Amino acid sequence: MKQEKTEHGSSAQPVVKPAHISDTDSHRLPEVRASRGTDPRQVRSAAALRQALLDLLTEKAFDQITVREICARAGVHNATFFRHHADKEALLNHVAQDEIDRLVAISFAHGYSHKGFLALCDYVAARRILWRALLTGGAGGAMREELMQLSMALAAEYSDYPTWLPQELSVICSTTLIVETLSWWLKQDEGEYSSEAVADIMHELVESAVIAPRRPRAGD
Amino acid sequence: MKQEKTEHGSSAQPVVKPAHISDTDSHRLPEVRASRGTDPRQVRSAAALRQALLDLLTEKAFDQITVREICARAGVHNATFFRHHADKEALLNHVAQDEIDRLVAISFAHGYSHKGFLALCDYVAARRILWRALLTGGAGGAMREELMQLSMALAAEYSDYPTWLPQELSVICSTTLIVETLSWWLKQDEGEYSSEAVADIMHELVESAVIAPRRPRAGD
Amino acid sequence: MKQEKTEHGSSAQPVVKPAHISDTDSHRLPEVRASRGTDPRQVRSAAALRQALLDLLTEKAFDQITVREICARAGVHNATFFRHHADKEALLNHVAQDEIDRLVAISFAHGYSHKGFLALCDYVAARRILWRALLTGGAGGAMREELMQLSMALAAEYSDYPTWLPQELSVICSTTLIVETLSWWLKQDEGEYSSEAVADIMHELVESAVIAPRRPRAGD
Amino acid sequence: MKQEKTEHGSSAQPVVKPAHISDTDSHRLPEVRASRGTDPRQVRSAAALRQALLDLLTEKAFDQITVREICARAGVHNATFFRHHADKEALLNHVAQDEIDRLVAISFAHGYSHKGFLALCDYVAARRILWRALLTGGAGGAMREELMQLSMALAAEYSDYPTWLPQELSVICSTTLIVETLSWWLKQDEGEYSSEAVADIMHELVESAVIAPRRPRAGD
DNA sequence: CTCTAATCGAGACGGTACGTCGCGTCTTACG
DNA sequence: CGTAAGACGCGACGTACCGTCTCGATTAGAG
Repeated sequence: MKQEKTEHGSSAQPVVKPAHISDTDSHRLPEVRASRGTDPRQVRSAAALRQALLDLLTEKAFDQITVREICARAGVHNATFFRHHADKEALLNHVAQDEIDRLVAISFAHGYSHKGFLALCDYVAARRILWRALLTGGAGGAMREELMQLSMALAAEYSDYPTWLPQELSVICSTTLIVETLSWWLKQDEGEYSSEAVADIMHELVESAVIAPRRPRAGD
Repeated sequence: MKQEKTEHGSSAQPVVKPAHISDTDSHRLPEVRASRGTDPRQVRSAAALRQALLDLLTEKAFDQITVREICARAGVHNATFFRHHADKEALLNHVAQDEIDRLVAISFAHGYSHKGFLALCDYVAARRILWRALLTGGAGGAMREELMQLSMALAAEYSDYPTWLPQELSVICSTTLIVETLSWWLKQDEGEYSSEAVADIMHELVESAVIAPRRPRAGD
Repeated sequence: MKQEKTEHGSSAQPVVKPAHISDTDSHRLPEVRASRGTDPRQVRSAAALRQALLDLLTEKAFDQITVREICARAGVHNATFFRHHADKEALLNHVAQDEIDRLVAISFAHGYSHKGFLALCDYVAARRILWRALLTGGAGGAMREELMQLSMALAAEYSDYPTWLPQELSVICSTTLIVETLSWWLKQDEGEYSSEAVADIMHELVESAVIAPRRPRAGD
Repeated sequence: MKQEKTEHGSSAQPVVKPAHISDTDSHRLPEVRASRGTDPRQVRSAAALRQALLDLLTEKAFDQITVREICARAGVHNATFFRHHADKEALLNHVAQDEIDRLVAISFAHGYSHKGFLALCDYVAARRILWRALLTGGAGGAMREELMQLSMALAAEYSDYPTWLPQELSVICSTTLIVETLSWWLKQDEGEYSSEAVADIMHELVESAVIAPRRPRAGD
């Protein structure tokens, strides 16, 4: 079973991959596989690959992109790619993981507060191009999956915030709202909406949708 | 450029495909492609393929599924698949399109009212297995894309409902909330939540998040 | 093993084909398979097919020709073809067999005499178009094979004519020379060479090459 | 128009093919296609394929042979075949071309002399198995075509030898006689006829059939 | 002049081979 | 060691033709 290794399937383990590699083999992923090497060539290759992927993501869907295409763009040989990453997906993860981690960290550092959302928006705004590639480019689906999983994990520890929704659904909804809002924002022209405005929107959305106590209603 | 033809890329034209029919050998899709034929064989093949896909979707991600796998499962020859559908994606569309259309129709038939959501939930509940396959199975990403696109299109005509959000974002958020809630629901054990309960949730979510006028708040 | 059923392989049984057909089946080759039917429809179809093949043979090689192509040209349905002939090859045989038989008959009716060659050339000239299609068109290889086989068979009975060559080789050479000369002739503009001239050539060729007693030579 | 690409059709361009090389994945023929690579793997694959074809040619007709069959026999992957050769035909050409070239060279090095024919026969005898496969195996038709074409080309330069036949026909006849004699010879048990004997036969055949001045005859 | 049976048109289908494409591995040689 | 270069195994793809198989709709030609 080879094929496409999609990103949103149930099989979407975030990163690692089983490794199934006899380390008797010399030219193989050198430890943590993720650019721990300090060899300048390694660094250059890794950077080139990352950038190439981001470039391409602005042009086409993630899975329309070929490993060899990335390599060509990066000016790097095919085989070299696989010395750095097990997969197209792995590269995407490497590109995205840190960003996501930091993003999530920032978001949760302040709880579901306006300050938190503002920090988040500022952070994303500062890396607008990268995030635009990641979210609105071809990797959108994968990124959402990824963010969702992390959010679920984090939320498991945070599980005591108030919500009128079933716990799990509340996480889904808030994450989804945040991500969609971000995606929407990044599709707008820059400057159209300020970080503050978007943070406001996010805050309001999450607050009113997920957290706010159910308003009594007469029906509709 | 062949490759994966993923489902969530920018290239995800909903359905049609040019059809480029040429010769006489039945070797190309028979006009409208969608079961216009009354030939019993054709009907049987088409049904078998549809069902096979749904079966497989409960087991693995959409793009881990092979055309040949579908055929094997359907007891239909490889070539026959392509006489019916141009693609794996095309088959998915055929399977999903009617459902989606009806779903959207129902949803919009009542506007964003509780009655509408209830109809929607009832409809999905009645076809729980199918929809579970579509939404929580491997085709989830594609389905969301599809639904989003249709919603956007429909919303363009409906553009006068009240929302405190930018128009476009409001559509995104409401669609997203509905779809995510549905997905979540279908992952629960059957009977865990009633259609009414879920309709309530949806209604409340959309109402409070998207439509409700911004409540004055003291801040946080 | 399906594929191409070439004509010059060891598997090139002249005509018949094993039949392997349960005659419980109604729509199947109606007896001798060869147009014994007097039904005008049948006759029309058969004629159309024959002609279509000949047409096409003037344009392309025999095995570049598709059954469905023949049918299209003949204005006859695909299935109908197979009601008449088991194969593309079978059709070719039907088209060619009578001709070949008659040709060989004529040729051998007079032995290797000038009169025999003249009769042969006259006969071919009278059916120039047909024979051009058969020999210089795409079926050339097959026809040569066919002729060779028949010649060998006939020669087995005739085995007492004088030749300085090994018996078998003499048949090969004479047949080959005749056929090649015919082919060459049919490629020339009509009227360029008369039947008599070509008969002369043939006679001379066969006579001097195959039959004539070895001349004493001084060497070369 | 795909299909069979037979070997004796009018479309039998000797070798080249446009080459339409484009991308970097070695997925297209490496320039001159003919074993220019020194990579041991490439060499091994190429050799294996050649040999596999020759093996199979002793067993069945050329166009009954499948590319995948050749690959299986050669222990080489399907795709690899096409990295080396565009076609089954291309492989055959590669196998045959050198041989033919050398053969023709030898033959013409001495003109139509006895010495020339002897050299030719010796050469073929030394490679009896290969030539048997090529001439009497399934590729016979193609080989004859090929040889005929080359002979015609060469003869165009040599056009001043004496013959009582029309120039073109003389080339056809002599080539045909030589090839048929060779084929016949290779079908005999080895040692049945010596190279000298066969060279004699050839010489005599060509001499008396094509070159010798027309003997005055009384008629028959 | 029907009525019955053969023939045909239409076209879906199973089947086999094709030639292409992208992935990930591996070998060789270089710096 | 890390790379470039690129052949290779692998396996899915989508196409092309083949010959078979319903189905009707005609259309003979025999009663």
